[in-house]
Amino acid sequence: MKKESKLTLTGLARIAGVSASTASRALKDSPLIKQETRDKVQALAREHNFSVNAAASRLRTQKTHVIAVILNLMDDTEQSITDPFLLKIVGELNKALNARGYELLLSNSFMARDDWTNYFINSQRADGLIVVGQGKTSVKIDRAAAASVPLVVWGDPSSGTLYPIVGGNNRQGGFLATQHLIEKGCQRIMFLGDPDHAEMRERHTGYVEAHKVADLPCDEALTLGIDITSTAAYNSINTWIRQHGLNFDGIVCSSDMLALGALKALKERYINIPADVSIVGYDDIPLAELMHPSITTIRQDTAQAAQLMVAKLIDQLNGKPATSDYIDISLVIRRSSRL
Amino acid sequence: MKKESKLTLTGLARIAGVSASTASRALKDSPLIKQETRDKVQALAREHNFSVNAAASRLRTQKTHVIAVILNLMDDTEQSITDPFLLKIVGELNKALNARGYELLLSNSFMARDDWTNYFINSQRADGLIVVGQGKTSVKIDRAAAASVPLVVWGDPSSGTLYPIVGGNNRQGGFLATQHLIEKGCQRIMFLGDPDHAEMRERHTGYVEAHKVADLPCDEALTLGIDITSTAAYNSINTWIRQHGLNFDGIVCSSDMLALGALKALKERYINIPADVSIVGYDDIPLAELMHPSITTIRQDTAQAAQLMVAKLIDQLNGKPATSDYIDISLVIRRSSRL
DNA sequence: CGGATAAATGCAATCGTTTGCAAAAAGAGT
DNA sequence: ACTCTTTTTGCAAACGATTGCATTTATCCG
Repeated sequence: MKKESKLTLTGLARIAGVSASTASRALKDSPLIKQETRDKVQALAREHNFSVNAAASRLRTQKTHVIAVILNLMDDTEQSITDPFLLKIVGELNKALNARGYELLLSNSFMARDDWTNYFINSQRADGLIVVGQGKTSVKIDRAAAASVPLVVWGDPSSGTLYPIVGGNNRQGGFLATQHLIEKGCQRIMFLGDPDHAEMRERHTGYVEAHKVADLPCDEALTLGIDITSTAAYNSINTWIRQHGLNFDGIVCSSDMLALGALKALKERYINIPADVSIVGYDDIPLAELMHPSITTIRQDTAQAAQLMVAKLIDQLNGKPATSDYIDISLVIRRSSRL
Repeated sequence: MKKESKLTLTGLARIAGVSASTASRALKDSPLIKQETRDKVQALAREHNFSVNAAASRLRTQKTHVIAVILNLMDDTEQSITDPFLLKIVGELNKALNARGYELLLSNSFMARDDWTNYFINSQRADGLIVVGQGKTSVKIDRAAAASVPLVVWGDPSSGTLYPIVGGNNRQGGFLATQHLIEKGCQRIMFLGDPDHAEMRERHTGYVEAHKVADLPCDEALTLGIDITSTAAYNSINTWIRQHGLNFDGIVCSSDMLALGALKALKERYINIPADVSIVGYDDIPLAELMHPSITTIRQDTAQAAQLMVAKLIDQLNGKPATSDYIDISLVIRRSSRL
């Protein structure tokens, strides 16, 4: 049994007794080829473990069937790689892409420093981009969009942009979360989040609106602009209480990770949740349910999100335009806001 | 400003006034080319946003500079995609790969159903594989290794295999965790984990050994073979207590996720941790510290792991053999085991 | 200054598939 | 049997970068 150098399409064609072109067409079930021939070639391909050379195919067809997924985080910190929610989205994207015959090239925007168009598209590394997170600045995304790169972003769909954004209705989410706390009787509700992020900003707007609707004064000071990490939340709650005492009775967190940090800070001080302070998170990561108490949160349907993003991207690859869209969100009430 | 179809190497060469071959060499700083020419070509490349066509380059060089990372989970459930630890590893792998000029193709073993060699290597989609998780059966890995595919696995290095495995010393980890609890005075220590997984099995062996060393009887019944999900842990603790009452005073969990589930079950029953029951987890995911009480755990250095795996893989790509290796682990003592 | 060596560049083949178009084979109709 | 279609197949030219080898240009030295 000698080492067969590597089976190429031409080789397969030879052992099938047909030409390379016929073999190529047979493999993709082209109606140009007689059924019998197709079967024969495909059988031989399976038998000899043949599979098309992707590099050659891509070169010839000018399509890669690869989508680059970019985790668009703070450029410096790698905060988000620890956020289960974003990772969940990546996982779902992988599934959704594979289901449609695409592969996922994972990128953390280190290789492709700033010129995504160049690095991914011009170089024919990928056919399109999915950017997870709008980031604080959208300049990179804008540049890519300006170069008319097929592109979809996870973020806040209400931002008016050149490119389609998929995300929950963050304003509504913030509203629901806050309204829920108000209905539970909270009077002074804190907001934790980073106003530099479009999504968080919208959630905050919803938070303010809920106060307005309920005719409840909304103390500006209770809005804490912090990084979206659990440690930031933990620290800022601690600092706040040290400085002002416990002068709030509810917290709207713009992510579950923040809720976890806040929860820890409160529990360490033996503040009862939800009796003294009620908490609402955002995202519904698996941990939310596992905490003690379990955390009330705004669920975002990540599977739906991924499918939608992929669909919109493929539309663009086919020349159809795509628009921003909302995915479903819902309030999941758990122990952290219910006695 | 007319739409320039797409800048190719030949095009760049033309505007630089050199031949394609010279341009090619100039771009990769070949000493064959005069410094002056190199500079000129590189400058023009930057200026015109040129980047080499990866498909063509791969076809010609027979190298992709892509590594496929396969999350090797239970084929049916998608349990692991929710495990922060594995995702952390993927994130670190991405960094480590990029740092060495490789890209990461993420795969959940849906596309490449069973024939990895074929799908990734023969098709020239990737140069090598990194498999995260040994899974319950190693048949797929074995097959790939048998086909001498460059390959590294995250798992238990003590398994004698054809391919290099990187991982912590799980037996030692299990030992340390158990020893710690014994030193704290625990008498009846439960073990939570899935014996079908090589890693977990080793941890369990360490757990047994620690008992032996301390001359403490080790009740077989206290070993609960369960799926490594937090819900499984939660449920099995609940069931156990319902059936046997609280007849244990410590738990060694073979992952932090299990610890979270166990913790929740215990707290719901107002069992004091660590006074009544001490808990040790495994992995040191970020949440471990955030819990209340924070969770004592065995830390595995994921960054080191990723670098090691990548290094071993690249060695193989260069024809050098690579062997299994341990990464550092350490016991991180937190509240869940300390009064 | 001429010939020899060294440095710099260019030629042309190659990687493996795909696809428009031409050619061959098979069927149809008279 | 002999055109005329229709099916099937094969030819050959791309796709764009890389690289061994040949060729040109510059440098050196007696």
